[in-house]
Amino acid sequence: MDNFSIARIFREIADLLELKGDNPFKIRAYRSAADTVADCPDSIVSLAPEARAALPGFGKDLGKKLAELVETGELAYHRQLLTEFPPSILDLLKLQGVGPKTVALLHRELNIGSLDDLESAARAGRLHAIKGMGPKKEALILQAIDERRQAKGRRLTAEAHDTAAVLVSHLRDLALDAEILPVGSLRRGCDTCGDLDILAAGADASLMDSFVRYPLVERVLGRGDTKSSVLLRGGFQADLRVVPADSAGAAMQYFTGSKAHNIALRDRAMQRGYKLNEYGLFDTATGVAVAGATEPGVYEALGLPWIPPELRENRGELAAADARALPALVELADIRGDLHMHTTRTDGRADMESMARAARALGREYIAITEHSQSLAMAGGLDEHAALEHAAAVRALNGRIEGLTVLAGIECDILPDGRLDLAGDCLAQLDYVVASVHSAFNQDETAMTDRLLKALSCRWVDALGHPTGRILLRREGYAFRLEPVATEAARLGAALEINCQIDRLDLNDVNARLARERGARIVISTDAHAPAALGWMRWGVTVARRAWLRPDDILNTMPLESLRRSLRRARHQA
DNA sequence: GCCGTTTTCGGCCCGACTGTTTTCAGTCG
Repeated sequence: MDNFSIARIFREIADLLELKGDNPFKIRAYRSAADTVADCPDSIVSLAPEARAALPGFGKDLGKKLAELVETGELAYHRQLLTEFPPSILDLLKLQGVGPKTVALLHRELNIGSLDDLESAARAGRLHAIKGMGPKKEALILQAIDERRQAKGRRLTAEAHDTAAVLVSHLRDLALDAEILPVGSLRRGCDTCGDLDILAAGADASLMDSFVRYPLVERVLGRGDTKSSVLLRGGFQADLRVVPADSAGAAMQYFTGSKAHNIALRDRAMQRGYKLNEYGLFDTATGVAVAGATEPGVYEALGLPWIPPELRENRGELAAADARALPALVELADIRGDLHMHTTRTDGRADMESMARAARALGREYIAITEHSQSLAMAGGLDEHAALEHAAAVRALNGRIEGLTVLAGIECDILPDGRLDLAGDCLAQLDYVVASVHSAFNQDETAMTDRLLKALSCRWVDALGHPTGRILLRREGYAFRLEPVATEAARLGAALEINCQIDRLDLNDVNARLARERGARIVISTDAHAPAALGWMRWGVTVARRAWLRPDDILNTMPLESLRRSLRRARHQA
């Protein structure tokens, strides 16, 4: 049973308990358990029982339930709750403006148990017969069903970033003295965003009018003096919060989240006799503001250094900050090279020289051109002969672009049995080899783990490309155990990639952190197929920061000569 | 249901907006 399925069951229990109106803190315990499982980089099933029992947020009861799930693949408590409601009722909770109380009411009064039930009842005008429901609510529910049906939801962060940038710049033009910035999951650098949170500190209330009249607004979900929500064209929700200028720091902290980080921080405030909200940090006894104008000021008043937004997930950052042990995170400016990209020789859209010049313009000191290998026929992958020709062509480019060294590389397929797609004596003649899985994704966990371990055992492999194979919002990664793969990569001196393609970001934050903890080096690579995509390096760096990585953890922060020595050394060790 | 340098019991984050209310419950973040 995979972590995702275990987490889903805990989430469903939380939803069902909410419908029953159960204790909110019990519900929170199940939600937090689900998050812990989903974020756990190791397969829960493979953990020793003691390690499972030590997971944060798992006490006696949840520990027993987790053990039952691991041992039997089922949970009696979950099954029993599902007898009280039809499973399809959980879909109703995802509707905008519909929460557990409403769903429970609809089920009790009208026996509504699915989206279809709800829609026909609303269309027949049966909803506003219930006490507490009026015609407006009925209309809103119909609208929410309609929007839900159009499958709208999370966006890639890189896309959300672009949407936010235009909106923020529009608002800044209208409120020149205000501090306006995106907060929420976008500021934390999560890989996808459910909505856009924008903060305006010190802005006039009239900014709200401009916000709800923004040309790309499709529907206004709510409008107040300090908070408004709109649905942008295309179905993406944006929220604007306005606070006084002297609350700017507290509001930035509050609205950046994450929720778990904020709850933990607030707990710390409470223990010290303070109350923390979006307007400031206040002495509980006197009500006097202690901090709030700046974000570092809020953390400082709580006895902490400022914590970078990427770390605010309640994954140990508060303890590390308290111990003055936060890592000095890698920055985009630390990146010297880009070791994974394609050109028109295979499936890229620009030639070698265009890619090289674009990389140089971004400040890169070295790049590797890593074309596909033969088994990726669709992309025009190279066989041994073509790979050597490619290497010669790449090296001929050196000296033509001031300040840039071009390495001859290959992205070599890992065949289903773990062998590499090109012969060893060919790979040996290239400067850099990234090995990737592009086929047979459906192998079971053991087979895929063995496959990756076998690929690593080839002494010419310098890195594993997009190690989990996930595509954001489209497919989960293939099943395999990262822990032994990372441990073996560390032993052999091979790197694991953070692939910067905006719908991959693979490894993700949790996995990259685990890989580093197991001693593996990380390489951040764009896998660019066009010059513009070389700029996606920033998204990979964001993932690395969320993984707590420092410049020394990253292969391509090294100067070229150190990199060469490091690769060579890695090969001699193998 | 979890958790403990106040605690093995009694806490557990907090405020804004909407609709149907005549003082507030539900939802959201």
